[in-house]
Formats: sequence, structure tokens, C-alpha cells
Amino acid sequence: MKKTIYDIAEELEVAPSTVSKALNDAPGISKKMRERIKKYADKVRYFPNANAAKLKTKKSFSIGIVYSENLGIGLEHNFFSSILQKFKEYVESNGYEITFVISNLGNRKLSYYEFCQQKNIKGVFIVTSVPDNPYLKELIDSDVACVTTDIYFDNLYTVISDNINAGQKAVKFFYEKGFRHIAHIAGHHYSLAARERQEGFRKQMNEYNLPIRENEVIQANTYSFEDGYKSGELFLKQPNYSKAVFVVSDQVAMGFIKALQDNGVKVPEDVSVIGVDDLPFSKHYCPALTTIQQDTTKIGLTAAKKLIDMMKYKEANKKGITKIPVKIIERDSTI
Amino acid sequence: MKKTIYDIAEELEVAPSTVSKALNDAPGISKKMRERIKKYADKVRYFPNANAAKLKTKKSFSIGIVYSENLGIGLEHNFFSSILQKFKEYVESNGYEITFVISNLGNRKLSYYEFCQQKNIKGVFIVTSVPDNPYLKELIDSDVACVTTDIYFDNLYTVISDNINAGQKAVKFFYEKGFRHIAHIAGHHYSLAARERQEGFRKQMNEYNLPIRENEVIQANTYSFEDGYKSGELFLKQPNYSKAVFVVSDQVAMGFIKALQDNGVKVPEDVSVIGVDDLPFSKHYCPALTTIQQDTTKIGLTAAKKLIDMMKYKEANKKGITKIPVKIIERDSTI
DNA sequence: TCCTTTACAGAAACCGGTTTTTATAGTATA
DNA sequence: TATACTATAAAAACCGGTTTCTGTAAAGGA
Repeated sequence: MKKTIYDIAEELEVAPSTVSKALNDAPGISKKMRERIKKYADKVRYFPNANAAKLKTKKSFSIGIVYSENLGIGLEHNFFSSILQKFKEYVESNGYEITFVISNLGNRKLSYYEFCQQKNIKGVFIVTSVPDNPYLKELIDSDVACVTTDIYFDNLYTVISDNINAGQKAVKFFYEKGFRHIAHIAGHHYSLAARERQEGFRKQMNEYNLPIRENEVIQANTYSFEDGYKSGELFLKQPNYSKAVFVVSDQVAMGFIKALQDNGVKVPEDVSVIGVDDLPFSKHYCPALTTIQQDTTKIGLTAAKKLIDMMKYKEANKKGITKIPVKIIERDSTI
Repeated sequence: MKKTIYDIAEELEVAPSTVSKALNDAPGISKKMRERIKKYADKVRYFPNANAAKLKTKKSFSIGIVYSENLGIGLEHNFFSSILQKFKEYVESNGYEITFVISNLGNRKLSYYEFCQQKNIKGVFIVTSVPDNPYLKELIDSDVACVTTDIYFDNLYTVISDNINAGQKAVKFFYEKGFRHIAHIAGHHYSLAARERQEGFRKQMNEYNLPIRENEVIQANTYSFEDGYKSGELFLKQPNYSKAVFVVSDQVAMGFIKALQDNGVKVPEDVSVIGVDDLPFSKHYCPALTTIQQDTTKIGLTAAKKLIDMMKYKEANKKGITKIPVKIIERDSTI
């Protein structure tokens, strides 16, 4: 049977409170007593009942993950899962555990905030590209520390790739290769990242005084291969299309390239394509994708550190933004 | 401030125990009283403190995930993460939540079993391909219900693809296309799935009385693209190599194919290749991969159902195996 | 009509910790 | 030496539920 603090106390012939204080390094205990108790507790591999402790202290070492699955991709989404993986590693190595914040627990419906209240969760990492959940606002406005990625909210700390710079870097890259006409396959406007990438694209085009052909700014409705393919077909219909294309993401870029290939247009010989992400698979695509790499390791780590700070030191600023630099990975989809 | 059961009791001028009984549908309460209390609790959005409840009842709606990250891939591993995703969806829709079982919590080292003890976790899903963790055995031998995938243990319930059949299906597929020489890129022997796929391969070859050229059973050390590439180079060195190759996984198959392509050997014109998995990217590879699809949805769901059963009904058999059927997806890497 | 059940609600104990309060030494101060 | 202070350990209260025990009024049976 599992030992309680009372067992320890009895076996050592001391008071339960003494045991508690000894194990928690609380004051009011002699060094000798503390060591005796610690040694014994170690020997019998005593572990405190977390529920009892949390009931009293209202503290918990849990960090919530709000992982929206609106698109049905969830953990299979490579970009998010790799951020989450790094996040998880960091917080776990700091003694926290992660819990998915869900909206039905033990057959009762509850909001994200209520879930956190119930579990004494003081900090959450919001990982979603679709900020349309009604529960989200309630959570953000509460006293729960929140960090997010890929979306902005007022009063919320965001860790995100420098997407504007991503757009700029893509244009710069093409410009330096001598291209003067550059097309853009954009993402849906509900995606912040997509909007910013387009913004960066436009900014840098203007900087270089390059004309933007609006018919060559084509919007892909989702981040999918299929919508990339469609955008490729649409692109080919444009008269005298550009020879350089900046695509909002690698996944879309792959579909886009496939459409070109299926229509006899060669990449990179006829058209150069650059994507964004650097998914594990991007380097194995044919052609291997030139892309603007998102640093998922750094995003996950930064988010984790920030969140733990916010939870530890109440005074840490609860809003703001950290932009994670991106870099170009040149491969074979560009000349 | 969050309401407690005492607040409710006071406001309704009844005893706390009465409130508890009413909300839990426990006997000994009149219908009228029960409804009055429930209605009021609903109105003020009362939610019980989970820690207090768990402290007393020792029940929890947590399911542990032992997610081994020895290879540093963790959640980014597509096959596992997609199983996990389905598992998660199912258990969550049944009112459970998932918790990652970790070995340091709040700065204390503890074994998987101790973690579960502490958190009152009664069931875990073990997702790992490398069963070398010393903590694992302790957990499996304990009273915690365990379900796993992709590894076998005595006294443990396993949900796994029918890998032997996968090997057989691959050989059959080639045989029916007229191939009589079939090579196999095998996985490392520590992987159960890899061993079984090879077993199926050999079994079916024997069935057809086809000779197995042992020099064409090449072992890839890991499931990586890179090792696939290496095995491709090695394969090409074999004199008069076969025109049909069954590769242990899609990832390895992609590397394998790349090696052939880089050496001027065309797939499928010169060599037909079939993999196993059907990763999200497999259909986008060039050539699109013919593969034996693992049904991750069914694996995840089956594991979830089984585990919940085991937790609910103690008598449910704790060991056994469910083999999930696989099916061939024919694409462009085979003639 | 009187006694025994039964139904229901309240009181109290309990889960296993933590924290506050109290008691008792031993030590310092006057 | 008497008193005040400190350090330490025990006792008790508490966190917020659940469960058991108790008491009482109404219903049922003789």
C-alpha cells in the first residue's frame, strides 16, 4: 500500500506536520530531524499524494495546452506538433507536466477557463491557427497566464516567426538572383502568418520598386497540398506568368509544384518556387524545396520559457511579442 | 471567487452532504431536492474541485501516455502522433483527459509507476518503438492497465498492424504483377514491426516457392530517409538486382528511391518499390508511393476502447493482441 | 392506535497533505 | 535567579469534496 505522511510520522515517531515541513524544506525544523526524515522517506520511496497537496496549496505543476483541432489535424500537423514537442521537453525538464485543456471532462461540459480553474492550471500554451473559439477569449481575459503562437490577441503574449521578414527574404532572394517579376501564392486572410507573409512580400516589392501583378497574387484557401495544386492550375492560366513564385507554405508549394509539373512546366528550370516552413519532408521532395525555415525549436522553447516566467513572477509582462528569426534554406526548387 | 459546495449549501440552506449527493445522483435525496440543487448549481456554474474529489474517491479521469522519446522525434513522428491523435479524440469524447507520464515532476525524479500512483492514473497507453526503458517493466507488472502499440510484452495488451500480412500482401502484389524476384529492405531487428514484415515477406515467398536472395535482404538501421538512401546504394551494387522491392517503411522507401534515381535508375520503370505506412506525404512523393497502409485511426481507436474497458471492468482480459488489417494503396512507384 | 420501517436530510468523519497555532524545551537577558 | 526570547516539535485547523452515521418525520403493518 502507498505510504502516507502519517505512516512516515508514525514509523519515525514524529508528528505529520514535522514530516511535511522536513520534506518541503520549510523552516522550523532542526537540521538533524530534517535529514533523518528525508533519508527515511527516500528509503521507503515515499511520494506525496499530489491531489492532497494541490487541494491545500492550490498550486499545481500543470501547464495547459489548448490545442485546437478544428481542422481535424491536431497532433498530426507537423509544424505545431514540432513546436509542441520542444515546448513539452522544456517544461518537463523544469518539473512541469502538460495537460490538454478539453471541454468535456467526466461527462460534463466546461469551458477552457473552467477546466483550468478546476485543475488549478495557472498557465496555458495556446496552439491554434484558428482563433475563432468562443472559449478562448474568456480564458485570455482571465488570470491564467497565456502564451500563444501564430495568432495575435490583445493582452496576450505571442511567440511567432518573423513572417513579414519571411516575405521580404523571399523577395530579396529572388531579386538577387535577377528576377524582377515575382508572383505570390497567399494563404487565407484569417491566418495571421499568411497575412504577414503577404505584407512582407508587398513591402519588399515596393522597396525594390517592382510592380505587383495582382492577378498573380493568388489565394490558397487552406494550407493543404490540394489547394496548392489548385493555385498552381490557376497560376498557369495567367498570361505570361512570372518565373519566380513565393508560396505561403511548403505544403502548398508542393501542391503548386505538382500542378506545374503535371502541366509540363519544370521546376526550377521554367519556374522557381520558394516555400515557407521547412517541414521534415521538404528536403526530400522532388525537387527539394527551397524554403524559408521556421525555427520550431526556438518557438517552442521561447514560449515555454516565457510562460514559466509569467507563472513564476506575476509581474512579468503578460503581453508582447517575440519574433523568431527565419532563414532561407536553398535547395533545388529555385535556380 | 470560485464557489464551493459549502457556498451552495449555505445559499440554499441545506447541508453540504446533501448538495454532494444531489449532484452525484447518489441515493437518499428526494427528487424535488435533487432538482432544486442541480438547477441552482447549474445557474451559478458550480464546478467541483477535482483535487478534493480525487483525494477522497481516489478516482481520476486521467489516462497516461508513455511516449518514449529516445530517438528525439517524439510528437513529430508521424505514425505515432496520428495514432495518438485518434486515441486522444476518443478518450476525450468519453470524458477522460490525457497526461504525459514523465519521470521528473516538480524537481523530483520518479518512475513511471510512481507517477501513476501519485496521480491515481489507472490506465496508460504506451507508445514507443523502443521498449528498453527500465521503468517500463515495473509499470507493466503493476496494477495499472496498459495498452501498447508496436511492441509486445508478456501480460500486455497490444494493438498493432498485421505486419506479417503486410509482408505477405507486398509479395502477393508483386507476384500477381508477374515479378518472380523480389528484394526486401528490412528494418532493424529490434523493431517488432520490422521483424514481422520480414517474416511475412519470407512466408509468402516460400508459399510461392520463390527463392529469397539473401544478398537482397538488406537491413536499414533506422526508419530514416538517410538509411533508406544507403540501402538503395547498397542494393544497386548487387549483381542483377531484382526489379521489385518491398521496403520496410515509406520513409525508408523514399530514401531508397532517391538513391536509385540519383544513380539513373527509374522508379517504377526499372524497379518497382512498395513501402509500408502511407504517411501523409507518401501520396505526394514523386513517384507517389505504392504502399501498405497502416490504419492509424483504427489503431488509436481500438487502443482507446480497449484501455477504457480494462479500466472500467477489472475482469477484462489484460493481455492479448488485436491485429489491425492493412491494405495496399497502389500508386505510381510500382508498374 | 401503537410499533416498525422507510425516506430523507443533517452532522460528522474522512481523504492526505499543508499551514497555523500552541506547547515546551533550551538559551539569552536583566 | 527570575524573566523574556528562540528554536523546535506537536497539535489542531484547514483545503473541498465524499461517504458514513444519526436523527426525525412520514408511511406501512399489525
